[in-house]
Amino acid sequence: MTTGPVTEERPLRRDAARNRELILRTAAELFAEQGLEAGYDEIAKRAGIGVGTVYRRFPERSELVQALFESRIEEMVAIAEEAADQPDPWEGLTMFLERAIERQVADRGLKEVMVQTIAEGDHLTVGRERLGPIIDGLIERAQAAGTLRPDVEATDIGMNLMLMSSMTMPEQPELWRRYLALLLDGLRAAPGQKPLPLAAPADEAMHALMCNLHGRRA
Amino acid sequence: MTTGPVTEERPLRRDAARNRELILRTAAELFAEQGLEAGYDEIAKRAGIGVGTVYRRFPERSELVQALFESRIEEMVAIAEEAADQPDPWEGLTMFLERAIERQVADRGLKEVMVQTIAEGDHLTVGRERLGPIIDGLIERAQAAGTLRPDVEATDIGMNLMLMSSMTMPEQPELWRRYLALLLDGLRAAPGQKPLPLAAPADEAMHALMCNLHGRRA
Amino acid sequence: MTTGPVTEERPLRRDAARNRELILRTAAELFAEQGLEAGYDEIAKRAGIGVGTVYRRFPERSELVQALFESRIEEMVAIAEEAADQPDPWEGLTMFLERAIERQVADRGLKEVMVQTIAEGDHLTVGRERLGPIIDGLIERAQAAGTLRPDVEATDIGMNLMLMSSMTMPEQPELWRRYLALLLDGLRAAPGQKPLPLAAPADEAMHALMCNLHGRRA
Amino acid sequence: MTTGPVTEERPLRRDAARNRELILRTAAELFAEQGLEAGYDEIAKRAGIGVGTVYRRFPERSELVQALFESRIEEMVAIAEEAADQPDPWEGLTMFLERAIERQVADRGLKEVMVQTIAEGDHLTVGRERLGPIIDGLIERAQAAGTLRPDVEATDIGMNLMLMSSMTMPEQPELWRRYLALLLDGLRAAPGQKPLPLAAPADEAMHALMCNLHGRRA
DNA sequence: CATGAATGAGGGTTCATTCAT
DNA sequence: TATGAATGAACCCTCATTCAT
Repeated sequence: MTTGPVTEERPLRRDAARNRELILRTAAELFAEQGLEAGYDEIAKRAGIGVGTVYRRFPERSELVQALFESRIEEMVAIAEEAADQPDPWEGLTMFLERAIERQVADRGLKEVMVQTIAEGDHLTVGRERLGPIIDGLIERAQAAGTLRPDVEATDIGMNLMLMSSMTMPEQPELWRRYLALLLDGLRAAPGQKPLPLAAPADEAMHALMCNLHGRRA
Repeated sequence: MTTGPVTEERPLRRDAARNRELILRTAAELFAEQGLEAGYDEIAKRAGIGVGTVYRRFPERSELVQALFESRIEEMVAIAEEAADQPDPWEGLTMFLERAIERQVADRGLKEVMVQTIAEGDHLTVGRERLGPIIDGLIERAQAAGTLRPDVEATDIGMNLMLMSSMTMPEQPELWRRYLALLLDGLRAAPGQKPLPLAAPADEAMHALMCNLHGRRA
Repeated sequence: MTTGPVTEERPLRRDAARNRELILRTAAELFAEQGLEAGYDEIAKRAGIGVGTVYRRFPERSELVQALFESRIEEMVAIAEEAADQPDPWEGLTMFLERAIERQVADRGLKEVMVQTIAEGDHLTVGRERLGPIIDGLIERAQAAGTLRPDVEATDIGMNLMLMSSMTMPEQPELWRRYLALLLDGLRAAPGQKPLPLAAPADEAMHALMCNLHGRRA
Repeated sequence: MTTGPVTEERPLRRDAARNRELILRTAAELFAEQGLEAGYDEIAKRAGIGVGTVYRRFPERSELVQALFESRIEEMVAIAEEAADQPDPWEGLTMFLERAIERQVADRGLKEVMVQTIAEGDHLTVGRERLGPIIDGLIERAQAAGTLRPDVEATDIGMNLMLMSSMTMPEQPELWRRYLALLLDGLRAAPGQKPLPLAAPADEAMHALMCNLHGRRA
């Protein structure tokens, strides 16, 4: 698996490409442990290369993040697509949440990347543009089948996905499954259910929340 | 009102005590705005005293946090007690969650303080010891009435309380109400419900999670 | 000799003041050898203190430069005043140039400081405002006496002062005296002299030249 | 015109030679604008070749400088020769200074190249050996005619040439003419003139001075 | 031989914590 | 005891030079 489509002119030299991959792998590892704020110096040290190399390849941190994101988002998209292929709509929604949370729980970096993806309006729309419609499909199908509450929207799923991904800890790494079960029971359509209060947040409105969620400053 | 029982031998000198209160008030204010990571330097500056004084009084940040907690937990306890006085058990549980979330949403510091409180196993039992039993009571009453799922425990409520408190943003500050509604529907006992998977986390197990939740480093 | 008037509110604490002086002395020494671009790290190392201390005291390099300048400019002003007190006008002008060059030759930092002083329009006008009039006086007196060419202006003196200050080298540290003699013969009024071509540069026009002179980039 | 005699064994391969010329042309251009400190990286980029190539061809910056000098010194020599052909000795000296300064003022690189040329005692004798005698001739002729001070030597002319070449700025690019006029009046023999103090610097002694002049570090 | 990627020392700056006054 | 100055590790980033391709 090469890491995302290279949109540049000509392919990198062999050694540069090797280092690029090395940096990505190392950063992914580090980000998984420490989040996206890991320093370039540490990435370089762990990769066994010079800092300059990291800066040369990814002058802006966001480029590194995006490069990682591009390879990871594909996985998420694939998961969503597989979920959409499930014969049973509820099963599909459930499977998507489970698998997506599994990934995010295993990788703190990924979780933050997804947050940014949703958050930053500019160039990371890929996530929204590709993932969004699939999730919409999952929702509509389940609502049409009468198993999902009719007033749930894609952003509701996104927000709860993020939340659930935070429900983990070394001692009980799977704890989130307990709360996902609770959430799913809440999401399931039931007779006599009152509609949810307030409107679902707009895509755009999730930025601040996601930032808040991880205590970002500026 | 002095802020909590001083466990030291002899009482502080008058001016020291004054400074202690001043620091607490200032830190509370700052933490409400910026979270618990606000620098001692800024606390000191805003309080109009030297940094050294803050360090002398609270050599460990956790002590400051704890001291703040001690004054704030009272409010939470009061809320819980009022909730326990509600004639309807479900109403009581609902009210507790609503009011508690309202407080935490309004005060980023408080939310993180609660997180730490639950998190740090050692000396912050105050919260658990006083709040825990009341929440237990709320739960038991609602379970006895058959409105709350039978396998929900106090820590589940705590964890979800924390989560919900994160569901806010400047644009839709009350958004959490939408997700609280979802959660409550999930918490409500229903015929044919499957029991929740996995065990509820132990009090002690919540530390790492809460740390994770806000992306703390060390 | 305290280092210039402290324009701040209250005096520095004793230890801070000691360090301030230490930094100034060290920086002066270093600047004398290496010019104004010596790094804060090196100043700190040589002074035997932490870098942070240097940054605390002089967050902007220009403040450090100015602080050094303030104590040195006094010396230059004093030199000019003493020169102005000489009974013989030509003697006065000569003495000023000699002494000023002596100082600048001995201290590469001072030379660059003078350059900046002349160059930067903003807060280092002290030099121009205090030194300029005295030099004007020296010139006018010598022109009135008929010994100095009538079309020489203060900026001409400044520019040549700078030039002469560059005429030094370890092997013949006093070489500048040879070229000052040449310059003085050129400056002396003589019968049948043609007026100097072009206008003397304006104070403001000297900036770029001074920058050029020491190869500054931006 | 190949650029100077290649002291190596066998001639460069055709493409290597082409690159060599390309580098020289590019460096000359860049040095004219920015001085001799322009980075190899920028030379390479502007020339459209790799940095490595520049380093291979000119492992030492001084070699590049020397190579450039070799092509430029011819022009200076030509100027000097033309000056020596002037019927009037004083006119000749004047013309040499004017033309030489004009060149150096127009090309920051050339000025610094000349500085280094004079400065580096070892292998850049070309300049001295060819230019030196011509200047000696200019001087002797003018001294014989009684128009030039008898104690001026070639190095004095060189030093002042350098100085004058620094007297320029975007706003008044020709300002040096004002100071050259001053210098010439100083150089002119006059009755009752005192001899210049100190000895003229030896060729070898000019190194440090020239370095100083442009604030070089190592 | 040409390339440009890799290197890593070096300079700049901040800030949590300690310590002299 | 209160102060805020001092500390220095840690991070950021650049760029002159080397070296693998």
